[in-house]
Amino acid sequence: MTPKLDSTPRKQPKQDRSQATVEAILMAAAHILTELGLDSFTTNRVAERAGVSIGSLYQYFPNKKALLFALAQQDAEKMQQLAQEHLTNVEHLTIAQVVQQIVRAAIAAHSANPRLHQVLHEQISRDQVMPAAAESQVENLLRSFLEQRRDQLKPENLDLTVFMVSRTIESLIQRAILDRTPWLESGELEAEITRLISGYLVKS
Amino acid sequence: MTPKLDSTPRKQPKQDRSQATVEAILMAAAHILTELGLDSFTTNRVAERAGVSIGSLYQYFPNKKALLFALAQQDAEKMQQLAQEHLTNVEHLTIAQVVQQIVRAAIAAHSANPRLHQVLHEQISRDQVMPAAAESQVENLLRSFLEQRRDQLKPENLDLTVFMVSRTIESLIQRAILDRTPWLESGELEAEITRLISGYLVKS
DNA sequence: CTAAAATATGAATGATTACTCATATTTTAA
DNA sequence: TTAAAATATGAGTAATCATTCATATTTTAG
Repeated sequence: MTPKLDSTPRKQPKQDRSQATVEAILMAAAHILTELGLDSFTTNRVAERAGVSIGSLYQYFPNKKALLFALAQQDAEKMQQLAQEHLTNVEHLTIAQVVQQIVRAAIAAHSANPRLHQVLHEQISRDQVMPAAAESQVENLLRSFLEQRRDQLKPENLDLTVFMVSRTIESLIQRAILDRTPWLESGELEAEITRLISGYLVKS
Repeated sequence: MTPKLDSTPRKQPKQDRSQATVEAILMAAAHILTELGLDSFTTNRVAERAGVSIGSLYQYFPNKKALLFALAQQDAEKMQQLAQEHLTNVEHLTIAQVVQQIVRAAIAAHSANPRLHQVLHEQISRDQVMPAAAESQVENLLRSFLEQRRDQLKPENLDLTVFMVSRTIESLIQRAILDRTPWLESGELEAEITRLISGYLVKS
């Protein structure tokens, strides 16, 4: 008897019609979150933007939180996928080169929809119910890479290292994007983060 | 005719009595924000906790945002003060030693009331009206230190360097505190951040 | 002592919003 | 063809909350 979470989908859409409804709702939700912000994110507004009655929304999402949950899942999947792509066939590269790959991938991932990503992130840290899966998945990729190169690494504590690296990259990029710094476009940021992390990781 | 901000205090408390009221309100506000979170942060609840009528609250704060504004100002002052204390009489130290001082100060600053600090931080990035003064003040201290040691530094772009250093330290500490990692207590975090930043800054 | 100024009160207002439910329409499958 | 299942509708409900205002109490100053 697994107690179902509040945010469990209310019912599975079976027909094409309802599938389209769910997609429209999710798109509208993302749009309102990014364009109008969390304060304007009301279930009625989402339904309206989706061109769907408020009742229909509640057919598939038992409450507002479930909507955010669903968006977070989508976001996590995209992140995970991007990380995968950039972290395969990497055996022949130096650590510094791989770090550059990672930084580049992270910039790409965050550039896609930074505001949505940020809002979801804040909700995750507020709500225990949300999937921190997004990070932990990506962090697992990082961890396995670091394990493979363990002999070339300066830090001893692998968990701490994963924390330092992932958190540093994530926050620098996130902030740079939201602040619209020029260092993103110019490539300076990528270079500096790469140097910061490489110097920290590699045995001198 | 400077258009007054919404968050301008409604009236200045002149008597001791009203001074006490304002302080009680601010204390209650901080308490509710940290203990119950932003969702439970209602003006009526703050007034109740302060032992004051809702009307009195609105005598001194024209709206809810003004309350957050006032808290943010208090917080900024404390941060600024702590940074000052830890960054004086530093001329005879190496860069690595100073970085350690900074990291230690930052840990102390954030440990004081991490949740309050985080909530205010999030509001600042959401609202344009809020004082980003907190960071910029501390960043100025950092900038002037880096300027003094410019010849020993590897990075060329000072603004970018300030961004990298302040943002990295801030986010690593914030996250470590909120995640309750054991690396804080053990001192490992302080050592690792210091190494990360020092390696990045100092000419090899 | 007294009137004006400062301060405090809290019920009431109006607006917002998450969510429900009774009913209507559409699709499926037999 | 038809009944059941799936899907859609949106006015309505109840709760919450920021803010106001008319009134009451306290303090100050002359």
